[in-house]
Parts: sequence; C-alpha cells; structure tokens
Amino acid sequence: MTIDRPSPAPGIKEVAKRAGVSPGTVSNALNRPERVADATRERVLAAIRETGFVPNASASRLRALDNRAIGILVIDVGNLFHTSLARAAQRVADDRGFQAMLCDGDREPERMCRLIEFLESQRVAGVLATGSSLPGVGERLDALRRRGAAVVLVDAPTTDPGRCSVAMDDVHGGEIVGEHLLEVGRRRISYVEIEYEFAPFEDRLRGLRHAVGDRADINVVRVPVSELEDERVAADAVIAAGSDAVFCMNDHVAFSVLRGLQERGIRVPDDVAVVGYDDNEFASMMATPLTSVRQSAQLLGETAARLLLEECADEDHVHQHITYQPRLVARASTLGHS
Amino acid sequence: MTIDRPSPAPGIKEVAKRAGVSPGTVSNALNRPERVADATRERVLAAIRETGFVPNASASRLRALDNRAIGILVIDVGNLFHTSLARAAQRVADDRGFQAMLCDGDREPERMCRLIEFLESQRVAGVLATGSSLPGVGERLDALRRRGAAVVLVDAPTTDPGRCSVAMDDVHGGEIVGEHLLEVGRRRISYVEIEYEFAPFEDRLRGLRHAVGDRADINVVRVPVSELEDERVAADAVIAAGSDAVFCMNDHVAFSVLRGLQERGIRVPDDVAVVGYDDNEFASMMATPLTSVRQSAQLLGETAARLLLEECADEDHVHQHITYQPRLVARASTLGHS
DNA sequence: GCCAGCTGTAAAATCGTTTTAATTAGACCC
DNA sequence: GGGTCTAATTAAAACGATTTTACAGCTGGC
Repeated sequence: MTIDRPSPAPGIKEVAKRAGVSPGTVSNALNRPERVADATRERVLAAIRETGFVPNASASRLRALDNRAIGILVIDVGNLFHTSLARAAQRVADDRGFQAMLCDGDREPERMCRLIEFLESQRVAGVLATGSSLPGVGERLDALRRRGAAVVLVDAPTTDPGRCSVAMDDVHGGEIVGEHLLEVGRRRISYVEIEYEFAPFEDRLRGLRHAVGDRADINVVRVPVSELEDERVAADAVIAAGSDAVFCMNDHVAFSVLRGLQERGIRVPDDVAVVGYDDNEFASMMATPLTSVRQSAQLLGETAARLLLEECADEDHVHQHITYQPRLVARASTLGHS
Repeated sequence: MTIDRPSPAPGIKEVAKRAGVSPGTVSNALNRPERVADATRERVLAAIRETGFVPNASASRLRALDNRAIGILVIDVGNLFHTSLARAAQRVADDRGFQAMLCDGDREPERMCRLIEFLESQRVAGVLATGSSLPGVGERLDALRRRGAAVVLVDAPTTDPGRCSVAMDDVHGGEIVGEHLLEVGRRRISYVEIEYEFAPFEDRLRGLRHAVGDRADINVVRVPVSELEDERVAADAVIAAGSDAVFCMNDHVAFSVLRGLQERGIRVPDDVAVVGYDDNEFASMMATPLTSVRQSAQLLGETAARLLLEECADEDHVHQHITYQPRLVARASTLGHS
C-alpha cells in the first residue's frame, strides 16, 4: 500500500492551465464575474472544483486593495456575556461577507495587546473591541486606528470624536442596584470586583455610590484574578465586612459568591442579599435565582458590528456613540422566596 | 485643528532606510538574530520601535516556509465545554509560539465547512477540530489533511491511522448513566438529544442502551436546533412519554429541561430524575444540582493541542489515539435532597 | 603578499494572487 | 472597407515580506 504524499495545494496557475485560460482570467472569474464570458466562467469553475483549489488568502490579501476581514476582540470568551456579544457580531459580519477573526484576551491585558498587534499584522479593515480601558489596550487600539483601521469600542462609553462606540450605561446600572438594595432595606453593601483597572466596573461602583449617598455604607472588595476560582475568598471578605448585601460586578463572580456564602452557612437573601450583573442565561437557574442587571450582549454586538462594517465600507462615515440603558431583574437573591 | 490622515503602515523598506541597512537585514534581525551583528540588530530594533512597524503577516506567510499558525475549530463557543477546550488549546499554542485562530461553528455544520475552507485558505499548519462526525465536516477535514496540514480530532474516538485523535469514551459515559439510573430505581428513561448527526451523542445513547438492556424502556427525544431555546419542547416530550428519568446529551440541554419540568410543576427527582453531560461549572449551582458526567475539556484541549503542535513540528511524527474515561458525578437531580 | 575561510550585508529572486495596461476579436455604423 | 467601440482575454507589474545568492571586508596562516 502506498501512502499518498501530501500534494501541495494547487495554485491558480494549475487551474488556469486546466481551464485553458490565463491566471488573470481565473481571478476575474472568481472576483469580478461580470468581466468574464459565461462559458469561460463555467469552465473555470469546473476546473476549480476538479482541482480542489482554495485560494491562498495571504497572497490575495497582499495584493487586493479591499480587505474584507475584521477582528473581534473580547476580554474573556469564557464569560457568557462576551461570548454572545462576539457571536452576534460574527453573525453580522458573516451576513455581509466579512471574515471575522475571533480573539480571546483570556482576561490578560498584555495578551489583548498582543492580539491587537496580531490583528494589525493581518491588516484587518477594522476591529470591534471590548476592554479598551484595560492598561495598554486603548493605546494599542489608537495605534491601530492611526494606521487606518476602523475601530469600534464596545463597553466603553466615550465621546472620542475619532471613532464609534457602543456601550451600556454602567453608572445607571450601578444606580438601579443601589436603589433596589435600599428598597429592600439593606444598609451595609459590599461591592465585589476583580482587581483590574476596568472602566465599566468603576462606573458601576460610582453609580452605586451615587444612588446610595449616605444612606448606606459601601465596602469595596477587590479579588485578584488569580483567586477568582476560589469562591471562598470573596465570600469571606463580604462576611468579614459584616455586609447585608453584595453587589458583584458580573454574574460569574456573583455565582461564586453565592456558593461561597452557602458553604459558610450564610442564608441568601435573609442574611445577605446578592446582586449580579449581565443577567446571563444561568442567573435565573441558580439554587437561589440571582437578581441581576440585564444588558443585551447580543444587541451590543450586533450594533457594534453594524457600525464597524459601515465604517469599513463608507469612506466618509459619521462616527456615532450609542449608549443603551440596562435594567434590573429582581429575583430571589434579594427578594426572598415569594 | 487638523485631522491626521491615516498614514499607511510603514513597511520593511522604511525601517531599513531609517536604520541604514537593507530590507533583508531587517528581516534577518527579526527572524534569525544570530546572522546579524549585535550593533546592527540594535539599530534595526530601534528603527522598528520608532516607526511602529508591524510586519505584514500576509507577505510573511506567502514567502516563509514555516508556518506557525493553527486553527481551533469548535462547534459552539457558547457551550462551556467547547469554550474551555478551545481556551486550553489556545494556551498551549501560545506557549509554543504558535498563533491560534479560534473558529466558532455556531452549531451549523455548513458554517463549520466554510471555516475549514477559511483555515485552508490561510494555509495553517494544522487544525484541532471538534465535530468531525457532523455532515460534511469530516470530508472537508480529510481534504485539508491531504493538502498537508496536520489534523487532530477531538471528541471522535477513531482508529484512523492517518491522524491523531483525542476523545472521551462516550459509550462508557452512556453506560455509567444507565447504571446509575437503574440503581436509583428508574425504569422509563428518555434520552434527549439535539437533532443532529453527531457521533458522540449516538455513542452515549448506545452506552445507555447497553447498560440498561431490557431492564428499562428507552425513549429517544430529538429536539430540532431551532427549538433549543424553548425549554418546554423537550420537557413536554419527556412528560408525554411518561418517563421517570431523562438523560440529556449535554448540560445546557439538561438545564433547559430542568426549567421546563419546573414550569410544568414536575418535581425533580421525585417525579423525574435528570442527568446531564459535561459537568460544566454550573451543574452544581442549579436550583436542583445536576447529576452529570464529568469530562475535562481542559485536558482534552491541552492534549490535543500538544499532539497537534508535535505533528506540525516533527516531520516523522507517530500518530496516537488517546481515549479518556469520563466519570459520573451524582447530585440531587437523581438522588434527591440528602 | 596571496589565498582560503569566515562574517556581515546587500541585491535579487521568490511566494501566489490581484490589478493594470495592452491586445485581440467582433460588431456596428457610415 | 475603414474606422470606432466594446467586450473578452492575456501579459506583465505589483503587493511586502523572506530566502537565496553573491559580494565585500577581515583574519590569519604560510
């Protein structure tokens, strides 16, 4: 038995020879069908099928002037919020014939910087980015933009006239949580966030402070990224502070706080009320359904992608800043069993 | 105020001119530092920093003989199992200096085929793929392999001598669920799967049938992909069949079945026991903690990536087939409140 | 002083496609 | 029948890097 040596990929020249035309015509048959006679086109397509030709994207992009590739950069694909955002954006890109490259920052700012550099090396037409307020990331995105790429920021409400942005109003998100916790009679609130310089998290805290004023004490707990897996760390800090409510900067953290509190025998919401953020698909399924702030990742992703592609296509595109308002979904983790 | 026109990306020639060397030397300074004098190298690196030069990846890949890029193809990044698998693989690639392109099939087999074609057009050195048993996907992967790319299959236990594979023993996974359900006294079992020709799902059913023999009735429920969002569809089918247990082919489906049953007032596990598959991070956090079959996505992803990169590097690499055994994690959804 | 051997750099070829400019072949009109 | 136009195709240049090949400048041994 002979092993079939991997044969090198057939190039446009082999296709041309087989179809009895020149390489240029093959390219035209694929990219500008109107320029080539129907009969020839048929012959070329047949030759492509027979040879299994798949164009070398590197060569195409090197010469072609229009570039139908974009990058989608998310902080953490393991986080459902980012996953749906990315996926919604990708669908939009797909529909319009753009190739989206999904990049996962894995919660590490320097990895995100490396990914932006990767996208720059790919010479993508544009980038849809989350996490622009993380250290170094914004600067790198600016450099990309100066190079001519379209950049749309998600999750960073900005008034930067040089680009588009789509965001949720995180300050308001924090406010409605504050109001809700006051309503259910809480006066000692812990705010749990990842130890991370990330603007939306700061905004949520600011909103919380603003809504609460001096009607409640606020205690801030910062969990190092490395200890995120250990649910007891955050829960213990909350217990130590003697809080009667916890506001977590996202649902994932809230879930682990819920579990940590449960392990310590703390009752939710009787002893401590818990609020999350994002209202992901699991919030309502928890043992104690989680009160959370709903923001539609899908809407954000779609809108951002639409703006990005518009900017990639239109030479004189007008930048926009869109801010959506989140809303509170109250459940048992603050209301008790009703 | 003047708007800075986006200046085109500086090329290797500008860098060369600024450093007072030839373009070839710039390339050598970056890719084969040992060939260039230290002083020259320093000058080149300085010029690169000053110009903000980022190599055009298309041009590099076009000429360069070694290709340090791989593709990671998952069926569904929205599914936590696939997310952790992809991420673990990506970390391995990262560590070894490979650029991984993450591709999300979005649960659509033809989208997966398009993505494989995309990876082929990128001329990646290898692909780590899930879902090879989906219609069309396997064929497309074969074509890719014939072209010379390394392909490692995850989630498809195969004895194909032409490539590596890493998988969980899904038949055994089905068996341990069957045994467990018999142990807790169930005799009318529904197996819920997505309407999808996917080998692992069939294997789990086969294992279930094998373990149960004629000691219990098995009823198969196939949910169309389109109705996955509606939790009542699967739950109602289970209720209609009069089952006292449901085995769902993954945790996501189990969660929605749990919710559907709850909406209908069915008690879990008193009326119906529920078992999932994957044992993802939320299984233990549900209102009724979910009995599930644990398989380490991380282990699969890491191992597969390691094999893939080994194959990309080694000319004469020996193919391996690794199968891991899953184990059952029993919780309240089959045991009741203990 | 000559030549071999070695280093570091430069010049030129190359990768596979797209684009531009040039060419050919008909068609049409007066 | 000559000239103009248009449509279809081809030949060749271009894209921006890497790789190969050639060359210049030293070193050191005889």
